[in-house]
Amino acid sequence: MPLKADLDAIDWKILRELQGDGRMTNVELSTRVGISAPPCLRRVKRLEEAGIIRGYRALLNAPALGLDVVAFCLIGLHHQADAELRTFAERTRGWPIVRDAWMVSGESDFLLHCVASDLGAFQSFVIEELTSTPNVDTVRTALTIRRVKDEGLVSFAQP
Amino acid sequence: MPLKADLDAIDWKILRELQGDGRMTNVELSTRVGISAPPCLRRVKRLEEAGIIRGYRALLNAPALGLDVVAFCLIGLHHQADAELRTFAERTRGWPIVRDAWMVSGESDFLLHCVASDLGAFQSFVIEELTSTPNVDTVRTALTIRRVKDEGLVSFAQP
DNA sequence: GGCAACACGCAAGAATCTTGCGTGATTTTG
DNA sequence: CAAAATCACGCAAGATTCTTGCGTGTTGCC
Repeated sequence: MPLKADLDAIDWKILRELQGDGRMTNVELSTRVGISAPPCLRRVKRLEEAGIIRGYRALLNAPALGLDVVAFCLIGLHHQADAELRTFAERTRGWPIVRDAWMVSGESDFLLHCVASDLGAFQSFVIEELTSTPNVDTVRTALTIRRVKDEGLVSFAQP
Repeated sequence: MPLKADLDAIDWKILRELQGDGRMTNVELSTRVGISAPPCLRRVKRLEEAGIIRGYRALLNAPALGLDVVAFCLIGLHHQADAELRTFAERTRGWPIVRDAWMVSGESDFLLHCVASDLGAFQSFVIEELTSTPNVDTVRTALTIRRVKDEGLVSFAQP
């Protein structure tokens, strides 16, 4: 199971390319990184098995699917004991509107990335679900106007 | 160019499956959605050409790559005229630490999703880059403790 | 009732994936 | 220092998948 230290320049190129286009064929990938197809495929599989590549995902166009509202919610809880943090985290998994959620430190305890069909749906989620959840203290929302940058998760100033 | 209204149940299944595993072979996908491979591939291509599938991306394991800090920054500007918003948006694209950025409404003007190798790198980004950028008024940061939910962008209570 | 439009499934050729194997380079070991 | 071991590469071939063209059945609309 290779770690960061075991990755060479070709591995980094593979990661960069697959982050840019996760459905690229292996032959295309192999020519881009400068080796032949078989060792390239072996490297990709090793990266997958090591958990460095966590998976692949299609990126969907939310507005085209009738999902016009993307928003972030910052949640502060009254009590931050471990059990209560876990309880709230579990609850986020049951809300389909919440796509990603993070436990954070700072002024808030959780940050929720939400997608809804329209403003009404988002507002009723905030009022009927979020603020009425036990132990929820503060809810601050930030409606997104537009996405300004959209790279992958990981940057590559690395070797 | 099909819109939401033109999608049937099979299209929604395709989107769900590819959001779960963007590198699935077309024959696997076709059996999962219950049609044969050729029409399935035609549907996927139509979804891509319509812009409903925006692309595919490998998901990487940031900690395994030596990127231990994931954080969000909420930025408030002094002046929010269109030109100034564009200027700041452009600037986010030049910062490798910033992976996604959104223009938002609410208490802040921008929300930045950042990934850094360690706390020091993130702190010097905040101090030397962010707060010293002209027109930046407030910077609130939220360091992530752990990811609590990680679905794709789009939910599927849809048909 | 007939016609056009559409999507499906089959089939075949092209491309890709996948595995085994031999070679050469680097590292480890005696 | 030399021999052996390890490793990753590239080639080649069989299996799988992709991709296209075509015929058929269904649906909707004259």
